[in-house]
Amino acid sequence: MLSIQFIREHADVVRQALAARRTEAPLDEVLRLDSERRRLLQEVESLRAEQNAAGKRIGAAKDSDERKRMIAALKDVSARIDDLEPALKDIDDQLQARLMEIPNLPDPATPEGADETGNAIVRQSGEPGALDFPAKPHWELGEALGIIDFERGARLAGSRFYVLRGAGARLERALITMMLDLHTARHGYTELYLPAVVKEECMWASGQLPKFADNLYHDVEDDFWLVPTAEVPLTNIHRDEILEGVALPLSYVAYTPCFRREKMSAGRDVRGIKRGHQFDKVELYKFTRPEESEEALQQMVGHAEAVVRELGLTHRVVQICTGDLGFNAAKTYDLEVWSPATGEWYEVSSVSNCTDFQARRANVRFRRETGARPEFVHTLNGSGTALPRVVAALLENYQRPDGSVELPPALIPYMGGLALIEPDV
RNA sequence: GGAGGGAUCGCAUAGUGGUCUAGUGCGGCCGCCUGCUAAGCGGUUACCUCGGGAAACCGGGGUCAUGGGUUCGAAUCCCAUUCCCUCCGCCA
Repeated sequence: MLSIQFIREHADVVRQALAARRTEAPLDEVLRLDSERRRLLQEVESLRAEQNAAGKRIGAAKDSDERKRMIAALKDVSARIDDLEPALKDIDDQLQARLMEIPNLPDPATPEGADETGNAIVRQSGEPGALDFPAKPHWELGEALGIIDFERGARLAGSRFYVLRGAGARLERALITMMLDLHTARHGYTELYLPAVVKEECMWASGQLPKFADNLYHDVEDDFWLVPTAEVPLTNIHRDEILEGVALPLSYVAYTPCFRREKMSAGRDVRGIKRGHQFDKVELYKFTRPEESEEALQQMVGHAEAVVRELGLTHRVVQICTGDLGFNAAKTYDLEVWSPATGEWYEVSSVSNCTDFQARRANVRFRRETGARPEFVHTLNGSGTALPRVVAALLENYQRPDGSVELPPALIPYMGGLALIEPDV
């Protein structure tokens, strides 16, 4: 969420930034509610000051007649407070609700654009090309090899679910372990094991609610919300804390399953494992000082790239434009890998600097030094990486004419020495 | 699932309706003293918000897990919720 003080003092800047996002935000209503709130607040607070001062005199008074007279006189003040308070609370609730609907402001370096066609290719490694023979898509390869079973996935949980079997299941596990090892050993992240369900307030703090309620699975009975990404629990892990400046930056990596209803994407990417209701992801997350977040963002993109480089996949980094930016982000880079079978770039990671937007919602602050005023940290998140599209890209890029699939050297130790996936007879 | 106990200023505790502007100890910070120590002495010690001010700061309001209620007035009384602990039951 944005600071109300900032909106109040820089309404034009905010208006312009939100226009760049192609977002309708209730800015005028926020400004109106804010001034109304402050007017009411001052009235209520001066009444309370009166009440407090008189209450103190009553406490000190001994004579009971005098006392009774003072109490009677104060009832009028109390009544007026009782009258105004509900109105103040109502205005305040409305203001908070509107503020929670306003997205983050784009970083000035974010390119201007209306939609994904405005995104900018930052760099590319390898050339997107075809194989020497007709390439099969991963869903055909996976089924033929007996490592991806869509039919039984649907039997268990419906469409957009699948079962991994044998080397396929092992590949999933190998990738998770390889990524966690890479980020902990080489990039300095601390590994966390997290709950895959969270309370509603976590969804608000990380910016999933109220905008993306449609995309979330929610258990009504216990009010559990299934995480659509580990970003949610990670954002909340230091909620309401004041961190020590010397402890920053904090770098976390966590593997979790992710659950998404994909209501908005009905009919899109229905074949294969590109878009499922449940998928695995290794998530990178940082809490930094404000002045360090840009550098951290660049590093994190590099950390995600290291994964696909290890796997030998042709990839590119794309900077997201203002119109395509996510709700929480000020600046985002996507990492995409090439699929020779479908002629598409698969998005396997999205790395964002959320500046103080989530920190304000989750109330995560830090002190530069003892005695200093707390300031909001900056938060950054990035996939490092999402699994299914990496699996798809591996199968499609390393397939051989006979339908078997080679494994890149970096994965072989994690596959128990297996270097080639062949049909399981 | 059942029974009970608890949540107070970094930590530990005191506080059962008005002098609580929440006390004390420890820790932290600042200073002083001492040519002996992890010694002694004094001071200080949170956060949010509104208003004023260029600022240092000043004034108001709020926060004793959270949200309601009773009352002129709530850390204190009542209700609900959350979390923690103990015991019983069940169980990977």
